[in-house]
Amino acid sequence: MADMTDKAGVLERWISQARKGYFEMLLLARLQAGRAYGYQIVASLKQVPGFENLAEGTVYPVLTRMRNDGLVTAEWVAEDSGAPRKYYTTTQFGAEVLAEMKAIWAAMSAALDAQEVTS
Amino acid sequence: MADMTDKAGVLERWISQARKGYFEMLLLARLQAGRAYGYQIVASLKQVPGFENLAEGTVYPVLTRMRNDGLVTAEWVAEDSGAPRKYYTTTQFGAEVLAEMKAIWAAMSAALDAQEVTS
DNA sequence: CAAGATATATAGCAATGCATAGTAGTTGCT
DNA sequence: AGCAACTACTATGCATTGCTATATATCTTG
Repeated sequence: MADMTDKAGVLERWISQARKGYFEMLLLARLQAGRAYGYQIVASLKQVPGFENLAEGTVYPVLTRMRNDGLVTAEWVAEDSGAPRKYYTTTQFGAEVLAEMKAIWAAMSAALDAQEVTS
Repeated sequence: MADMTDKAGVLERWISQARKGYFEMLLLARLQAGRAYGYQIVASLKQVPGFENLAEGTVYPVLTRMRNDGLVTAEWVAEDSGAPRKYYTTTQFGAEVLAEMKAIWAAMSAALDAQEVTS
């Protein structure tokens, strides 16, 4: 429960909300930069500020949903050494959706700045 | 139910998620630009792209929560004409929190762009 | 006075996502 | 053989949001 001046508490709750939506876009952007497998994605995105504690249980359901939506495809790849890995790749459709997401995100940022001036 | 290539459907669901968190920040930014009352805020934010259908039932609960968190204060003001209005103003604490929200938002945007390069 | 615009507020609902935690299998090292 | 690290995935529960609908009251206008 957030105290009246518990900045960390207020921000923490806000971040957990702000992450929604953003995370899917971030994940899509990560795959757009090059195919990757689940475990690698988790390790990679853990380095993004605010995602230090990213769990696999968060990533896999999103990957499944994105595959159902046709944003990405998955493909098993047998490696020279180690267990086979499931690589995810963005589809053409996924690339288009990502572009629109980014445009909307940019519009949101612009609307935010616009408030400052509009007295 | 989103079809495999139903771009509008996919984006719509994404936007409804991306709005979370963003809306609170937008509202705080609006009040930071100058005090306002609920009905006015609704009319004002309806002009922001993506919020054309913003409802009062969405705004008032958020204002109440923000007041409970100490981000804003509310004050009844008797008008020369018309019913009295309840004006909301950001507190010092609210201004600090808004600044941090914006910083986090900017960091998120930066992390998004960073993905493109990191192959 | 009646109708409509203005203004604030709450209750209930549907949808969603995230985190925790656990399952299961493989590979490599000692 | 045994253990740690790697890899993929699922289930459940919690918390939250935003919308719809509703209630209430005042003011303005015809």
